[in-house]
Amino acid sequence: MTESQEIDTIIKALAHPVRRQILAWLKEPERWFADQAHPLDYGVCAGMIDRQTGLSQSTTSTHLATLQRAGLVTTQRIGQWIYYKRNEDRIQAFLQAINATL
Amino acid sequence: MTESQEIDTIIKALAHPVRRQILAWLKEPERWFADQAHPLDYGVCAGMIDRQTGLSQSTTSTHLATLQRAGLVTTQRIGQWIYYKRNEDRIQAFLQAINATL
DNA sequence: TATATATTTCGAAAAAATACGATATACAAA
DNA sequence: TTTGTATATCGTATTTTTTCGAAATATATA
Repeated sequence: MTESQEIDTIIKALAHPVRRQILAWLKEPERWFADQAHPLDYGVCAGMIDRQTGLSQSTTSTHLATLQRAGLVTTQRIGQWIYYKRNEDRIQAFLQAINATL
Repeated sequence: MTESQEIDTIIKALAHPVRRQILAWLKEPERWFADQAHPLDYGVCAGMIDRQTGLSQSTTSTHLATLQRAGLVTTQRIGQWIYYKRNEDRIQAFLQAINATL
């Protein structure tokens, strides 16, 4: 994927309020997901995010997949759970790119 | 419109390659629209942009309207022409906002 | 092994965005 | 006033995105 295609994928991923909201929540997991039964160091598990969005489980999963395809989040499976984290490096790289090109 | 709605409108406007391309062209009007019959200080007139995109006149006009609604470009009518310019202040403000929130 | 939980993937419906040609509007010039 | 040029808007078809419930997959536990 060329850089301009990557930017396209990222901007499209950001072009939905729910996905931006998820990224914002993941900036402060302890604030938004304090009741998670597992350590927040792992990330936030998909089910917690479902409940926060209020959308159906499958819809939220689709949004998470979009964020992941764009590289904006990383995942880690532990047992039956899949933990999501922001990919700060990638987010910073995107911000640099858009600052430079826009 | 709240700030977060404005960001939403702007990101959606940026979420199409043709619209980002138009903004890029407008950064260097003398390079991309050197053959415009009118002074480039006015901006670039819609017809020149049509020709550059290769899309139909009406489709390009719709893209320009989207950019304008987002505040990313300003327009100025002179006679029968409508000239488009980047709105640098607004673009910078958006970059600041997204750097701070993303 | 059977059952339960967490998550993704599938199939389909609904909503939003894109694109086009045709028409309308605005202005200029004959 | 008529004609021509530039641009926006309308009506509509197509494509893409969003959303959901149901089914599939993966793991854990009884």
